[in-house]
Amino acid sequence: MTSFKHDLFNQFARVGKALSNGNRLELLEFLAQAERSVDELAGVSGLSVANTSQHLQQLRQAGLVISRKQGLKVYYSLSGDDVIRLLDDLRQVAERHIADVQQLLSSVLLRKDELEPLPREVLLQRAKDGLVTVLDVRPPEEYVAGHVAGAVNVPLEELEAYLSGLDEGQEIVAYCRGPHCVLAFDAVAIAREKGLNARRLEDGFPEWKLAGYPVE
Amino acid sequence: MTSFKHDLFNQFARVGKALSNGNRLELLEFLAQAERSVDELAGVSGLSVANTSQHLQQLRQAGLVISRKQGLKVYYSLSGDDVIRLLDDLRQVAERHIADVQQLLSSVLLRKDELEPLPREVLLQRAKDGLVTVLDVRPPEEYVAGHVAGAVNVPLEELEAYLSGLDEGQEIVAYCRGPHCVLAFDAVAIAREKGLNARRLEDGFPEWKLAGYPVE
DNA sequence: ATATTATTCAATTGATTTATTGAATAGAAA
DNA sequence: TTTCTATTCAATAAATCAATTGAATAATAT
Repeated sequence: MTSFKHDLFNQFARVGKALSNGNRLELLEFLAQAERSVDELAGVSGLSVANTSQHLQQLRQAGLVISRKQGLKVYYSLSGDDVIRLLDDLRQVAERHIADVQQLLSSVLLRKDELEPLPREVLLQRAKDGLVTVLDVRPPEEYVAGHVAGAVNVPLEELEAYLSGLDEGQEIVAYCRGPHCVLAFDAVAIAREKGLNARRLEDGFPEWKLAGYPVE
Repeated sequence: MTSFKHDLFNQFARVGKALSNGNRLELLEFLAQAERSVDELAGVSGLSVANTSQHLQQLRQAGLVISRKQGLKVYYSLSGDDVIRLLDDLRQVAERHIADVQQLLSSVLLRKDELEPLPREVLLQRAKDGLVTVLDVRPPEEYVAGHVAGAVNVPLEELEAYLSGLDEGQEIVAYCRGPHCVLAFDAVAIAREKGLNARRLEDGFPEWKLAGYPVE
């Protein structure tokens, strides 16, 4: 009938199509942390450069990422914060309504961290009062591109050494790329083995930033 | 490397895949208005029953819809309000970052309604003061399943007759299924031709309900 | 029981997607 | 210029998807 409606839904479907592949979603998660070049993205995702480039172009055509050329390299980044929100809602829907996802999460993550994660607002308050050490356990490049205000960058390799220098009573909150990023789970596990009071932030840096909370 | 991350992203991609087809997005928009049976959905979407059924099953596997059987019929509905939010974000991203979408919208819709649409909060206030007549121009089945509190159901066919009974000074606000639903645009155009003070609500019933505003 | 109705299943066709490979481009350095 | 590097383009094979058709199922009515 009305071809306008038809055309419009097909346009919206382009965005859905861009989100229909796990590798592309992983690329988007990396881009939610920081702007990156094609070969960096190929490196962290484990895809070939040509393949990465093609996926990025699909993401660009769907309006999810933008690119700029600087010297030899082409740098990609998310086209806006609305993309972070979209990805977050996608995760939430999958998490709440797909049984396989619930099973996957509970078998891998909940086992590691039986404690409730810490809500953002609570962390904000406690950080204000100086009661808590906030650990960013992502790679340094991502930390440099932006992090929770006051957080210390301690990748997992350096965590044991770092923890040795802390008081026993010190409260620790760890975060990384997103709500299901395993690095933060692992960090909490390591800290608890040392007898420290450690918890995990409910989600990662992109969500923190999206909520308008203080960043550096 | 970590197959957990890989598996998880592939699960999330199932949701994206479900959103990667225009017909499925249209079905979701209908379901955001009201629960419907397979043949109703086939009727409004123009797809064959078998095809509709298959698309619905893909949506169900992706966790976007649920179904219940009553007598002969199987009724489908959205699996939660988070799906409305997801669809809204998808629309927003497409609208903001894809040039083709902007062109499509401005060539078809903005031409029809040069006035700014009315924000939800403003309508809520004016409706409280009894200053405005709110028109729901969707089909009666959708109106019956839920509508903005105080709205009158006037499908386009009955609009002219309805408007004749109104005072000239009466302010009118029309809405339908969503921010790009043409019914509301058409209703505003017809009312203005009659010399009435008519505007369009910024989006449709699902978004109104999602925002927690009063419904009936 | 038999017939009717709504929905789903199964099989088919043509179109689209993914990952791989090797070649082509475009900018920077030698 | 020539050489090198980062990225993109083009061509391919295997896998997946969309729509159609006709048959199968399950709940109701006759």
